[in-house]
Amino acid sequence: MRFATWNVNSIRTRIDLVASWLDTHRPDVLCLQETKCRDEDFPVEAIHRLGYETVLHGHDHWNGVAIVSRVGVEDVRRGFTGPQVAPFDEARLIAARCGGVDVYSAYVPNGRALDDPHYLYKLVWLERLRAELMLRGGSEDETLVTGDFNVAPTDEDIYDPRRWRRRTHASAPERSAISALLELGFVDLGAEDHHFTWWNYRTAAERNMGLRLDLALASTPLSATVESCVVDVAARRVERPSDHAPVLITTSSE
DNA sequence: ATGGTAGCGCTGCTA
Repeated sequence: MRFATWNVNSIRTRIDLVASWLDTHRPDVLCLQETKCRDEDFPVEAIHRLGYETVLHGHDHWNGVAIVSRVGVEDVRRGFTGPQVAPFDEARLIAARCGGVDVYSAYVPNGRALDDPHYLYKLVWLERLRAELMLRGGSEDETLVTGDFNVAPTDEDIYDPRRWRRRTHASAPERSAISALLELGFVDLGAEDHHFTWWNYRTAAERNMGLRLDLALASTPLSATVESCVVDVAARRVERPSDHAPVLITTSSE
């Protein structure tokens, strides 16, 4: 099977790009983040025409996540289990069973700055994700947790670590939160290659000033079947690209 | 230390 994750930075702006990318690569499942639209405004037709189903979790024009699948979508969960209390009711998490694999599409809060309340929100959000995965017992199942984690797990995941020392995405507590997810029994599939997945629009992306923020965490049983995990940088060599590149995961299972 | 771009929806917020 093939899975993908992509922060598209507005699905309405990027729908033609996403549809042609789906048509070219034909993954079984594509997880989307930052769709930035209400569910009724999501351009599902172009995706359905290609033989995919969509399950959406959007709210206004912020955040927004989705799962696109051609191997079925069952047991759909939107947000965290339990009461939807602000700000944890933001549209940042959707999960579903696709072709026998439990798939999560996550958009972790940015954090903004180390002294911003949003940074604490980010840490607590990651802890809630850990609780969600732990209570679900997903690590013993075939589970894939993908998305934009807004954390560069190591200094090797940053073009210039010194520059990011006092910023979010690279702080020790954020990295600990990612480690805590892995300790549940997940493997960070991009951890060996450290290929970047995000480039700031405001700086020279052509000089590869990027970060690895989009992760694919595979449960131990699923990770045993993984053949490759690659970043498709070609998807950014278009007019008006997303600031993120899609990540493609291939497993040996049918 | 700062500024640079993009998207949304309407003027500033978020990233």
